This record gives sequence, C-alpha cells and structure tokens, in this order.
Amino acid sequence: MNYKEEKITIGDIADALGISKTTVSRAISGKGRIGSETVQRVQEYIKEHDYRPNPLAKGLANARTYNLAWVMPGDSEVTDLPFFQRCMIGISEAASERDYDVIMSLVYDDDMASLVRIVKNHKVDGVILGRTLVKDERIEYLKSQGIPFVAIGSCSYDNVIQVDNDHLKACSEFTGALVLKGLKNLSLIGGMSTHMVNQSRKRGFEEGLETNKLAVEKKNIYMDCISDSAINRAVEDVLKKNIDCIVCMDDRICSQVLEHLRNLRIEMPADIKVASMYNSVLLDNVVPAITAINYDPKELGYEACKVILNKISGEEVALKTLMGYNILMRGSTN
Amino acid sequence: MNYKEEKITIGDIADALGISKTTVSRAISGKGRIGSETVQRVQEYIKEHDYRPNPLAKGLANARTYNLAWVMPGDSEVTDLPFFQRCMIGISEAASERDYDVIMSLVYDDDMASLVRIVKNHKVDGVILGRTLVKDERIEYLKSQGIPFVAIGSCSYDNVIQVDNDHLKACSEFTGALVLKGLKNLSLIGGMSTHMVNQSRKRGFEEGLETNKLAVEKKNIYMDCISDSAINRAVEDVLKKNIDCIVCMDDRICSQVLEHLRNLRIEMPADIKVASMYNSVLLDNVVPAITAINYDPKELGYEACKVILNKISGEEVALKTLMGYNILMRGSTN
DNA sequence: TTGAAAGCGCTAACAA
DNA sequence: TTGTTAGCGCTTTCAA
Repeated sequence: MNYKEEKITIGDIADALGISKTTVSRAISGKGRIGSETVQRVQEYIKEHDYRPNPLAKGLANARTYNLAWVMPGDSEVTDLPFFQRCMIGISEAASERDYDVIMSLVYDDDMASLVRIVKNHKVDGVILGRTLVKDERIEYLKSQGIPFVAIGSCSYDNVIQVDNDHLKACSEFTGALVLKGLKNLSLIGGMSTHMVNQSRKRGFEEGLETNKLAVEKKNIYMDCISDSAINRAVEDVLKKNIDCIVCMDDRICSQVLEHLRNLRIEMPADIKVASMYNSVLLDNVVPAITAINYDPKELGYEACKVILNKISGEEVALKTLMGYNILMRGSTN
Repeated sequence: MNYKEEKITIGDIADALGISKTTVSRAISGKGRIGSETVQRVQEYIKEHDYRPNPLAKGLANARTYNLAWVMPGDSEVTDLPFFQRCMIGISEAASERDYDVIMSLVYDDDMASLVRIVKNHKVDGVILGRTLVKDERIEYLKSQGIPFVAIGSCSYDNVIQVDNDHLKACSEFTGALVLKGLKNLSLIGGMSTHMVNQSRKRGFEEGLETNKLAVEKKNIYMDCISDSAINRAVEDVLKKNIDCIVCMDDRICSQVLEHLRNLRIEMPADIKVASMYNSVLLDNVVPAITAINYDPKELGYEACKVILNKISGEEVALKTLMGYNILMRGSTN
C-alpha cells in the first residue's frame, strides 16, 4: 500500500508467479480451463498487490469501453433536476456493480453535438436517455447508429428498449381512488402534450374515470399549461365550475396551483381539494400534505442501467419494463 | 454516410492511400515532418469517410483515457443542484473542445468508493472536485494518488489547484456597497462554517465593515444556521435589534429569511432590508428584486476544466484562479 | 491445464 | 519526408 504505487500489469503477475500471461488472464476472467490452485495463487497475488486491470487495454481487446452515456437535457428546468439527480444515483450504482462508468452528455433542444461526439468517437458501449419526446431526434440518431440504448420514460418508436414508471396504471388507479373518495367532479391540469409521459397520465386519468362509469369531460382537462400564467388561468377557470378536486399532472404544476390558490385566498382542502400525479421534494413542505403518486426515480435509473448492461452483454432483454409506484392518500383530499 | 458504417482504422486509410500507418498518424496529429500534400490527401480521406480515431487505442499508446472525473456530492441539497448543473455545462463545454469526456462520480459524505474505483481503475486522466470541505478526504486521497485534480471552490490544503469565485473580494466590496448606501447596522446570517466558501464570505463581510471603519459586532453574525428553524431563530433575534439590513450568506438562506419575514408580516424593504451574497434562480421571482452578488457557475466549471486539461498536458498552471463577479444593487435594499 | 503468438488501433523511436 | 518496428496491456485462437 505505497502512496502512488507503480502500475502493475498482467505480465508482472505472470513473471512473479512463473506462469504465462494467458494463464493469469484466465485466472482473472474465469474463462477456459484452469487449475484451481493456479487460480488461488493468482487471486492472492492480485489481492495483495491491489492489481486492477487496465480498462483501456481490456477494452481495446474486447471492443468495449466500459462506459455508458447518460443523456440529460442541458436546459432542464430547475424543478426537474431532483428527478435527474436521483436517476443518476441509481444509474451510477448499477453501473459500478458491473465496473462500468457513466459519461454525461448534456443535450440541448436541437443540438445533439455532444451525444454525436461521444457515440462517433466510440467512447461508450451504450446510452441511457433521460427523457424522451414524442418525436425524438436522439432516438432516431441512436437507432441509425445501431448502438444499444435505453430510454427512461416511454416513447412511440418501435423497438426501443424502455424503462418507465407505470404512469398509465398508476394514474388510472389514482383517479379511481379519488372517485371512490367521493370526488366525482375532477379537473386535470397538465403540461406539454408532446411529452409521452403527459399523454400517458392523461389517458390514465380518463381510464380511471371510465372504469368508474364517469364521463370524461374534455372541458375539464387543461393541457399544455406551460407557463405559470397558463396554470393560473386554468385554476381560475376551474373555480368557476363545480369541481371537487384539481388533479395536477406533475409536481411543478401542483406547486403553482397551490400558490395561486393561496394568492386567491381559496382554502385547500376546505374549498377545493388538490392532488398530484407526481410527488416530489417540491411538495414536501405543503400543509396539509398532498395526495400524490409516489415513484422512485432512483429505482428507475437503476433498472434502466441494468437493462442496458444486460443488452450490451448480449442477453435478451424486455422491450418494456414498468416500475411500481405507491399512492399516498393524504390531507389535501380530505 | 451509411447507416451503421463499419469502423475504419488508420490502417485502412494507409492502404487506401498507399502510404504507411505512421504517415497517416502523423498527418492527423501534425507531429513530425510531413509533406503538406500528404497531409492534404489524408485529411480529405478522413473528411470523406468521417474517420474518428479510436480513443482506446490512442489512450493505450499514450497512457491517456481522454476522460475526466467530475465529482459532486450525491446527497446535495435540491437548492444546490442548479449550481452543479451550470458547472457541469461549463465543464462539458471545455472538455469537448479538447475531445475529452466527463465521467460522473457521486460521492457521499463518508463514502468515496465511487471516486476510488474510477481512479484505481485508471478511468480518468484528471479529476474536478465540485465542492470542497475544510477537511476533505477526497483531496487527501487524490493527493496520495498523485493524479492531477482541480477543486472548484477553495480549500486549505497546500499545493492544490483551485478555481473559485473571488468570494472574499466580492463580499467585502458588497458589504462596503451596502454601508455606502447608508446601511450601517448589518447582520450576517450564514451556513456551515466548515465550508471554505462560508469562511471566505464571513471574512469578506468583516473586511467590508473594517474598510469602512465600522466595528465588527460578533453578536450580529449568525453562523451555522443549517436548518430552516435555525434561520428563523436568527431572523427573530435580528428583529429585536437595531439592524438595517440582513445579509444572507447564500440563496437558500435568503429565501428562507424572506419566507419567515413574510410569515411574520414584516415588510421588506420598508421594515428591514435584505441582501444575498449569492444570487440564484431561487431568488428570481422575489419582489422587489434582491440585492445580490452574481457569479456564473458555468464560467467556473469551464475555467476549472481548462485548467486541469492544461495541467494534464504538462503545462504550468496557476495554483489559484479567481473568477469575476458583479454586484446587483436592487430593490430589496432601497 | 498451460503457453506462444497474434492481434485490438494507435504512437513513437529509429532507420532509411 | 516516409516507413519499419516494437510496444501500450489485455484477450484469444491454436498447439502442446
């Protein structure tokens, strides 16, 4: 355990033990027939000298980089960062279990230069896409390059490996649960309809109503509320109607809805109930606590990473993996 | 421009052009003497076939990985994420200009496993540290390994390359500016004193007062206000005194101070002024706008990355680089 | 069960 | 100015 220990190679081990490099290599990888005694000796030597194979050399021989790319929008909203951060944590964890590392690629709306560079330069064995659009250039590019990739979230492209929260089921069940609580007049306030996730949530909402024999009132569904003012307008519109509960499509929308209600001096939950299809730290400090669907982005990242690593190793993988959720019924709908 | 083009190597180019691999290599790197005509031909061929050198092979030959590690706390506060994100953007930009990529390493308080793995496995040529502590295990580890690294932010260790905002100067000037505005009774509310940055800000505050011939009242300086309730207590204490202006050490503290003032129905700036030593998106929507010091984390990241890349290339680099700032005098101190 | 040798794609002495 | 050759550290046929 010297400071700055000089780098030891497979050849050094071979010399020290009086065997060949081939044998050492096999003892390490476990491939091919080897005497178990030899394996022992090699393993011991490795432990003792803290030997680590050089991933470049290994990679060169195997056509592998032992790196993955993690693509996230460089211009993501502040409110999206916690999601990506927790994804990352899961990804890092899964990657390191297989001695892989994760290269960041920040992609802006139209400019994929960073992703293209990484892929063209053969810097990674696979790619994890952080968020997908209904029409997504990056997916088209990656497909054209034939490099393994997985999308976190759903997309409409054929034959794309996806790992997603089960939004449809969750939102349907969530909506149903609200209805069963006696909230029959629901209004949905949602974000960009170009996001797959928002499309699923909307469908889930509708299915939840239908399952409970309630009509879907298009006029009570407000999509594409991008700006705060759009959300505010939707809230004001809702208040003119006979609505029991505002269902917010995500945490950001929910927190804006809450703020606007506060400004309007509307009491929640006395005057109107509020629920969110996505729980997050943004809603942590609200009183009373917000009824919401809870997912774990870390699990999402972890699973996505495992899937793509399996794919890279040549295993068959499911085209779509859906992650669980739990529904938190809390004070905001009482 | 085929789909999935098969990988072309330096050898293919050599064959196609009837020259040797060495010549091709030289034509690409520009090292050694070469006929300019040859360079031309090679360059053309490369353009046409969109050839990219294999970084693994290049790395193996040069003992380089063409990767940097970017270390950030895995458990960072939500409010810190925008800072790290903007740093990242700058880092990515600088890295890609030199055909480098950035590997993420999320480090938790006590567990450096991820960093150690990356370094031991020789996955990177250098490391960028996202935030430093007064006593920082990671710095000690990296020093012991002799791997080039740069710290964003300052630290007390000898011989560590640092890139930081000029907090001391900024805060001193900032404090001075407040005093010149007639706010002579200042109170400082600050975070953990184990953070270097907080130590600098505190010193800057004190120097700003001293420069203006004002005494430093220890009792008006509240350090280590970690929790919201600690901040609230500090605010309440301040209100009992004859204080003109609360100087908040960072954006998070400031936004909590503002919230508490609101809850207490204290008017800002009528009853008391507020200023922040760190501007951020957290303060964007406050009315009136908050007087604050503005830095650009992206520049910080960009510079840090350039410095470490220079160091890796064997250049002499400054041990300490200080980045500029600007002071925004706004409504909150009028 | 083990080893010799070639090869992954690139660089860099050394020669020519 | 260009080419030959060896080598970076590892894997993998093919032989022994």
